[in-house]
Amino acid sequence: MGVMEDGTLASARHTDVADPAPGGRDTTSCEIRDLLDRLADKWSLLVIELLGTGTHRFTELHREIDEISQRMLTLTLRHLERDGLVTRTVHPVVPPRVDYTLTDLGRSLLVAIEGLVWWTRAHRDEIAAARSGYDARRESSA
Amino acid sequence: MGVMEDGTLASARHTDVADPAPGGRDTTSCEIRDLLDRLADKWSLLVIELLGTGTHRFTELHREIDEISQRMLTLTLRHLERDGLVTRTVHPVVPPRVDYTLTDLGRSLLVAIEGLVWWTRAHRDEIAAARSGYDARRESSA
DNA sequence: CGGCATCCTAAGGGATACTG
DNA sequence: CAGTATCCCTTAGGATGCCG
Repeated sequence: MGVMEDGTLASARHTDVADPAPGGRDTTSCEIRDLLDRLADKWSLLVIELLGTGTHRFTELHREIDEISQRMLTLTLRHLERDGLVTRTVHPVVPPRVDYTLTDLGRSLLVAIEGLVWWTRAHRDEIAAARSGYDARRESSA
Repeated sequence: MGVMEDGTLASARHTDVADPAPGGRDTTSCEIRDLLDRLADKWSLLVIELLGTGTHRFTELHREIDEISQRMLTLTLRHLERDGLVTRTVHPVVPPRVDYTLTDLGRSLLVAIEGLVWWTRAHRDEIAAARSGYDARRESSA
């Protein structure tokens, strides 16, 4: 979100001046919205996680994710670059070589993300169980 | 994303048996995908965060988010319920009263999420700066 | 190699109306 | 009150082709 199809970048489409009722809770909502708008797309976290390993060039990332389309990889990287999470370095050689690295900011985010990854890993089974339980209950009342 | 329009629930549409090259990294990718598929939609995190405060009934949640449509709130709650993150309690009274609460699993997730919220809060300014910097650079080369 | 630009579809999600 | 059902539009994002 933020990167437009035409290549321009939306600065602030959904009014940043929201929060008509300034209460602690509303502020948090706003922060979460920001967060989601930044990372809740299909690929950002994946790319960040990969770059956590170190510098990668475009094609490497593309190979390592490979379900991603070239277009979306580009878009995602631009997005992350804009937010100051990754650095894009173009080497003036032929054939061109472009490296992507996490910035300090990006690395700090990675730490927070790892928490969630850890959680997922730890509770994967519980979730699977909850799901099949739910589905079973639904099916029986069909 | 899991919840279909017709009310049924997709059990496993994007093949869960992926990971053709079993390496530590691919597994992580898979976990992140799971994670994203679960809460990277527009509202889940927001609802979880709200329920972190305690039990809420449907209308309360609707009022507190209020940009959300009734439809999406329902869908989101069903989704979270299915994953075992929230409990839905129907009180047999008229007018009906339905309470939503975080399960233990949900609360444990909340902790992980808070880490991200904290990160967002802490780095909000840096991101804003990075953005305007990026946009400015773009504009100057127009 | 590392991209844009274009086209096009499928999914997400809002608005509205109806119901127990 | 707490939903469901329907309609419809907007967006994400895949496929493909061209370019420095």
